[in-house]
Amino acid sequence: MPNADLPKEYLPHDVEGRLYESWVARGYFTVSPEGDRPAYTIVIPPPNVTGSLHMGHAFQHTLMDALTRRRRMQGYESLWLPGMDHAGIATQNVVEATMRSEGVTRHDLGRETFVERVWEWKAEYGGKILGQMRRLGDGVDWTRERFTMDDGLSRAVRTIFQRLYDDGLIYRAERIINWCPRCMTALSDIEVEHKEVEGELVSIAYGPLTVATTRVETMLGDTAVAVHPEDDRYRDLVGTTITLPLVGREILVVADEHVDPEFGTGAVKVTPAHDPNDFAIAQRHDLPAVDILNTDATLNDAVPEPFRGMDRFAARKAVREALAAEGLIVNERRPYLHAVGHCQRCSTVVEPRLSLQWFVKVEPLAKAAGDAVRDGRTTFVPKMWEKTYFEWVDNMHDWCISRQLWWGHRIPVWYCDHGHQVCAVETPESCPECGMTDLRQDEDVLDTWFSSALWPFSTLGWPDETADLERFYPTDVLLTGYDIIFFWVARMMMFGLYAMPDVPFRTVAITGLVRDGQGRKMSKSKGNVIDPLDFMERYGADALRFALARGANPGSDAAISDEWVEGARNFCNKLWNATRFALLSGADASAPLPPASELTGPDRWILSRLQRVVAQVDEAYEQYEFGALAQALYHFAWDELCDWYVELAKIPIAAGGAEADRTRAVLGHVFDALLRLLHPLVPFVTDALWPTLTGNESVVVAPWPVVDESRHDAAAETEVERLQAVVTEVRRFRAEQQVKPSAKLPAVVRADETFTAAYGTAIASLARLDLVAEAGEGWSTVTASGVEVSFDLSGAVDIAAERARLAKAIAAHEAEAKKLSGKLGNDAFVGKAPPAVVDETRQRLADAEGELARLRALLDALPA
RNA sequence: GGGCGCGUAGCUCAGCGGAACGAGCACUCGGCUUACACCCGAGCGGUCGCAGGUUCGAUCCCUGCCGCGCCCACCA
Repeated sequence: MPNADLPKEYLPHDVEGRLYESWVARGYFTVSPEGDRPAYTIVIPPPNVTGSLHMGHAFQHTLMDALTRRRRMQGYESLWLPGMDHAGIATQNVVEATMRSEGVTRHDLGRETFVERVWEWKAEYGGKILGQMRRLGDGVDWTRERFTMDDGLSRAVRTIFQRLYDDGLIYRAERIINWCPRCMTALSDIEVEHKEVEGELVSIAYGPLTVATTRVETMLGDTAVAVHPEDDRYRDLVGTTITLPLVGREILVVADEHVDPEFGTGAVKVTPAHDPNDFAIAQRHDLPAVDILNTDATLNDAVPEPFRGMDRFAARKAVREALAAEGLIVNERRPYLHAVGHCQRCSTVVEPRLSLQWFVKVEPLAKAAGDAVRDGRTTFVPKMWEKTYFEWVDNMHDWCISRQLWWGHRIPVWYCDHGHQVCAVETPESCPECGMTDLRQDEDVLDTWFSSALWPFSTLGWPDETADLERFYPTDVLLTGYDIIFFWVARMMMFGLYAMPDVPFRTVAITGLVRDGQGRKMSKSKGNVIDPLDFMERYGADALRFALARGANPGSDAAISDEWVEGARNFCNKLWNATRFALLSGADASAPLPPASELTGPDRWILSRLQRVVAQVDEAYEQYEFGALAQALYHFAWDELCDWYVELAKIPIAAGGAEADRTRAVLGHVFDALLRLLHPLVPFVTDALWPTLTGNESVVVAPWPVVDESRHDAAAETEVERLQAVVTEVRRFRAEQQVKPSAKLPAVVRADETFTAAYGTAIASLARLDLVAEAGEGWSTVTASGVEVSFDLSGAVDIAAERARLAKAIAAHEAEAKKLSGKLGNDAFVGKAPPAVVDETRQRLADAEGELARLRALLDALPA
């Protein structure tokens, strides 16, 4: 017999840690490539080593955990693979910052020592989030934990690099790239955030021409002025030179299609080393490029005194003043709102800068990545996000992958003194071209996202042909935020399709952001960031998980607040106590479920409802409608099971006998199923209860409920709905008449005989009535769904209140009837609407009229 | 400059061509009913942003406004 000795309150802290460790110890989350169960795979979006659990993680982890737990229960070999990302710039910045407080820079240490320091740092502080994941209950396979800088994953990085290199899809070139003068590295386009900034558009006289710019200092690097070839105003000037102010350099006037003659003066200054368009113009016209910046964005020796060595912003001012002094500023101060690029990691204004970097030639890869979604090999949920994905994949520029950092995967290319370069997976002994042994490896490391792009297969052992890879690739779902579609999703698609025979994942489930209770984005500056650990501390992990799941609508943002988590906590407690009641009542989950013919209406009703919920939940899981499935379960558990069935079940159980046993079996069955259905969302409470209820080891490995069609019972559902309607009606009447809730009123229930026989007692019990043989003189009557209940208020009725109640009800029904008859009087409606809709409308009108007649009679019968 | 999304009860959000079934929270009233006061019962609360159009019928489709939010962007 189950042990029913449970505390009155669910105490999360007493069970969570213990349960989690037991799950891991029993190996529930550890998968095997052997066996013939179907595989289900999700790889975790690897959090940064520097990171700690925030609400977004808690949110996504809850959903991924629910998905994998459900599949596990369904009999899949369900793998949720955990791991972390080395997060190049982010981590290097963090470690450098800690060193700065000791007054040490990375250059003081040298490359090798610095990298060692980062590893040490990682060992000590990194991966805090992994411990927090245990707290949340994440059912990940810890035996398969990965890190992007692991030996295996690093080899995967070098391997794909080499393949791309050999295929001509990776190249090294001088291009305009985004340079962060603080991080002192190149950045890819998407690592640059554009922000609207108030600048000044300065117009400068260049001899006979006027040009404009917001970055005045760049004029020091100008090597031409461009005009449109068809522009008659300047036709004569093309091919001539003008003298660059302040610098004295003679610069050419060129004609180029890129120039819009309608815009501004129609003349553009050309700074090939600091503007991508200008660089393109320079290439077309074979113009020189003059780089005017040092790596820290001070001006270099290519510029004349006094600007040499100045910071770019100081120079901006100084150059403007110098030009003004020569009377070359054409316009008055003109404020100009424009988008300026900032470093995603440190918010420093980035500079476009000509630089020798490594690039991925993106076009063929992006094409394949787009096609895989276009032809449905991978689908997005919700579909809407595919547009965003296409927009990017179809308009992508080559990807700058080299970073002037020390923390990361070093570019697997070596150079010899003869100018040869060799790309290899393992460090080469000598130059294959000249045999020289003194090779130098490229100094740069790869963009962090380069290794992340391999994650779905590098974590499974690629480039080796491992059993895991065979079994678990392609992964089933990638669940991630929309903020990361470009950085990660698209690139995994590109590399996955390049390196593997199939897409990296079949479904991309896009989640929204987690916002605060007012729907505001959480941010440190607003001070509204809520720590998930704080919620877990106060309400338990399940409460947080359930609250998050309940707010999760595909692709849209979710709000979280104390109220939500508190509500979810209450739900967990409700579950606890309801199960406790079931146990106290002797619910028997192992007893065979009696055939429907032996069961009472309420028993058949709850079993029928259960089938519907199972179906609803399954459907919602397929659509990633977590909010809907959480809601369905909440409603079933609380509003149907607890508020009605449990109350109804008390009657036969109190009576005892064979019927009591049958009800106990139903009670056991329903709670067993409910706990299993809820387990993926709230793993702790359910596993704290389920073994006690069923005598089995753990709900983690319990089978997922399946719909039993034979338990659908429309008749029982209709009957119980009638019961609910009439009970509610009586309760409402009692409340309006201010009858004491504890008072048991003598009453008579009238309906068709089978219904009264089956439900009379139950109605009386739930509505607190005392059934008597016959109604007395002057008793009040309420009706709902064709069930009449008359009861004796012994003169306690407030006639005025009753009159008001009836008048109100009559008015409501009159309005309803009028509306419906108007609709039915409309030939167009009757003629064109589907017959079922018309019939339904007729029926509603008939009902309303019947009820109206009854109410009027009651009103007339009232004493004056 | 392009693209996307949102505006439904006091709040956060469901619903998206046939009665606004709306949900949670909040609020009001009444209750220690032997699982639970982290509870039970009853109730209040919405011209579904505005204006047109399509339709027998629109919160739901179309158009245009207004107000928010997000993403992308090499027009000086």
